[in-house]
Amino acid sequence: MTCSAEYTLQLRARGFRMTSQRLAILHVLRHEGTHLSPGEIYKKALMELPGLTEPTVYRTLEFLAENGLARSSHAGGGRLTYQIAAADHHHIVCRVCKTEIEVEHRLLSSLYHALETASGFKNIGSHVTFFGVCPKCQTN
Amino acid sequence: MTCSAEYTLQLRARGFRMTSQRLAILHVLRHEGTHLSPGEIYKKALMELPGLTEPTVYRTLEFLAENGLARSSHAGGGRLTYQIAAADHHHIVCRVCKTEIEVEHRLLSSLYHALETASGFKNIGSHVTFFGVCPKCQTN
DNA sequence: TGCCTTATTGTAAGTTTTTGCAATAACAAT
DNA sequence: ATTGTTATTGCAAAAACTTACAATAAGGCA
Ligand SMILES: [Mn+2]
Ligand SMILES: [Mn+2]
Ligand SMILES: [Zn+2]
Ligand SMILES: [Zn+2]
Repeated sequence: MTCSAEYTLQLRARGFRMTSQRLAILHVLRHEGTHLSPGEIYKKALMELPGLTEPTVYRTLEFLAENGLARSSHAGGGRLTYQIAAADHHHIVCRVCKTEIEVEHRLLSSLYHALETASGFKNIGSHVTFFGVCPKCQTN
Repeated sequence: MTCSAEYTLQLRARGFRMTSQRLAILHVLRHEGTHLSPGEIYKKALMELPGLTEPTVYRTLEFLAENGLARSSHAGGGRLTYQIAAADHHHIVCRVCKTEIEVEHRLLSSLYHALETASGFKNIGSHVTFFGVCPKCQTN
């Protein structure tokens, strides 16, 4: 089964519909892999699907994130970016030089458990961005 | 010494200037205590300082956050909110009902240590927003 | 006090993101 | 295949946020 058929079934199971707009955006996210801004996603998806509009891109990205097919992050500054949902991970961004690294969720999972125990919340999600000072900028 | 004089000295020490705009915004943040959007802050500060403009509010909030006098967060949805800098803390927001609780930084200090050891980054900052499902929504 | 440097602000315009609503199209049922 | 229901989209406008640059004013110094 193709991966787009997978996505379609996942949405149908929740009572949602697959559309050409959602497929085009998912295709862009899968193809790029990295975090992308809504504007970048719009430009790329527009080439696959002429007539696609910006409000649809914004709504679709939020929808995909809510339904676990995409992840959103505030990596850079205040602006949201999106990427396809894959292995659980987090980010650390250097406050000085803006370098960004990924951290596997596995490294923090026991501490997430502690957080869940202490707070009573369950199913606390990954893909958090932390800010710190990178090794290179510590020496300068 | 008044707290505004404290703020003034903190800025001067870094080569920055205290202005009526910064004082008005700091006063609003101190008075409210909670997270506020730039628009809310603008409306309140405008009453204290007629003539204040929105671009100044956005720039000032970013400036105050960079210099440790305010904290920014993405608590709600995609939008940034700000609050006065005080005790280190984090937030957990319920994905279902949007209820938000505060978590003392102390609870996460071992997570932060693990993160600093694993990544090599130092001085990783607090005030992170986690998303999960609150106790009440777990039962429903 | 009065001047000088330059950090900071206001203005005006641009860009990004959101919203309400009518038109469209997915897909379940016939 | 045709139809009906309604989730989803496009459109148009509004709201939120950013930018470039000239005007202003904070605060160091004579
Ligand atoms: Mn990521
Ligand atoms: Mn907070
Ligand atoms: Zn760095
Ligand atoms: Zn809840």
